[in-house]
Amino acid sequence: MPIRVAIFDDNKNLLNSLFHLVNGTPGFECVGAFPNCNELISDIKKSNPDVVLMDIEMPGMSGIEAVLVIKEKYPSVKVLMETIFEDDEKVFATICNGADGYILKNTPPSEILDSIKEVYEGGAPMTPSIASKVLKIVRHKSPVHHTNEFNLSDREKEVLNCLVKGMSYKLIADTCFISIETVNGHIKNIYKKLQVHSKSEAVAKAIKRNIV
Amino acid sequence: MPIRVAIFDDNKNLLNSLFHLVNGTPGFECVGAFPNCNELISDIKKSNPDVVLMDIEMPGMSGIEAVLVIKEKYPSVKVLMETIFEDDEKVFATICNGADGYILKNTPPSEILDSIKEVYEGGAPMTPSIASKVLKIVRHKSPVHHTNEFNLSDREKEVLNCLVKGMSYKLIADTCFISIETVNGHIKNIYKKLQVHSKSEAVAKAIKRNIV
DNA sequence: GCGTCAATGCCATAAATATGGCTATTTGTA
DNA sequence: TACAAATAGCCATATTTATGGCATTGACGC
Repeated sequence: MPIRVAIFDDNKNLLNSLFHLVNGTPGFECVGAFPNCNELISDIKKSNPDVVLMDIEMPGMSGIEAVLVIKEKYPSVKVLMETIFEDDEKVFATICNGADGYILKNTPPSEILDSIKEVYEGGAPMTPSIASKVLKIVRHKSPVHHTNEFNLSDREKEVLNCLVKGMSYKLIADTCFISIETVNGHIKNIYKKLQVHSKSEAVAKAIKRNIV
Repeated sequence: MPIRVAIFDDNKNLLNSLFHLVNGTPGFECVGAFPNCNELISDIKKSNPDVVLMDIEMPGMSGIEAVLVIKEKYPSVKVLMETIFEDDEKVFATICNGADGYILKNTPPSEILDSIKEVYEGGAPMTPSIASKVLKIVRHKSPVHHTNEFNLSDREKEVLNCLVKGMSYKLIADTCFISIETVNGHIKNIYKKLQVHSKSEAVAKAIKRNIV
């Protein structure tokens, strides 16, 4: 059974080329070619695609919004984004909205077909430069775990975790089954090790340094 | 000029195969093949590679730690990870530590060479299943910003941000050029809106709900 | 066996925080 | 214009925290 592909692109020429590329290749079938997302949901419903090839830059509803709408209504439909720009923020927003793959428009036809196939099979095809950006985003969003850069003992880590949850001394004491004075003692040591002087500073540092 | 590749893998057979694969291909040169990371830095220094092909699972220093060490000392060296497992946490940790690419061990030889080339050229080659995981991680790590689910005023958001940084009332007052009493007033309102009763609770909630 | 350290606990006190109540100015809007 | 909301401010007080010092117990290493 061929892979059912729906294409959204406001460039009529490109839309046409893609239509013929997909339809002219065994194993692929273009079930819809649309110049905008004005009738997005009904277009998807009628054409019933496995994969949507979506241009990011479109008048009216952009591809970024469109992918969100599609994924909300039809989460099993794979969405492969196509763009001419590789703007960090756009890449990020698009991925968060649920795009399954991300290729540049200058990608050669054979690789476009490969990408459609890959996304259909559960992969996440990305142009190399996009893939690099994505890794950069991952790193940026979540710094390294220096789990023990401050040499906290197990109990201290446990108490620190309680602090991060916003708990008071008394609540921590009850949770850990120790006296409030002991909690106080542990917190003294935590403060010394983290070089801070208040709960909220400790919480802030714990989160920033990913100790939690 | 060929791409200089150093290989780290505790499986001697595989290490040997990779060595011959790389060395036997025009455009590539294997400048080092090491069975562990015990002499990591000096190995890198001596062999001076463009790309390091690093096995994740190794006795002693694991590939996950190794990539961190390499990237700290030699940030321009590209590191391509090789693994048999595709464990979410490992993938994530490895990328955070600075890996530039991530392929599975069952990748065919020609694609390994392609990946080395791609990583050398600044791309981020990933096995399809890994790429999917990475997108999932991006989505998971960056939930939607509910910036105003609590209806905080601008000033309140500003003060809340100060709290998240671990600042005391006095410091906030100085930073925002208002009196300590006013800070106190804003914090009262923040607590009411967030439904909390302490700084650390507010900080915890602000971070959890992505208000910051 | 001795020293170190994590974990537990108590006391005391100064400082910071939480909470209520109350006032005033400005700004945008019904 | 009148009202709501944001901003800024003061006073008072009960709680909570931060910090010091000090003691006991059990593990672990030497």
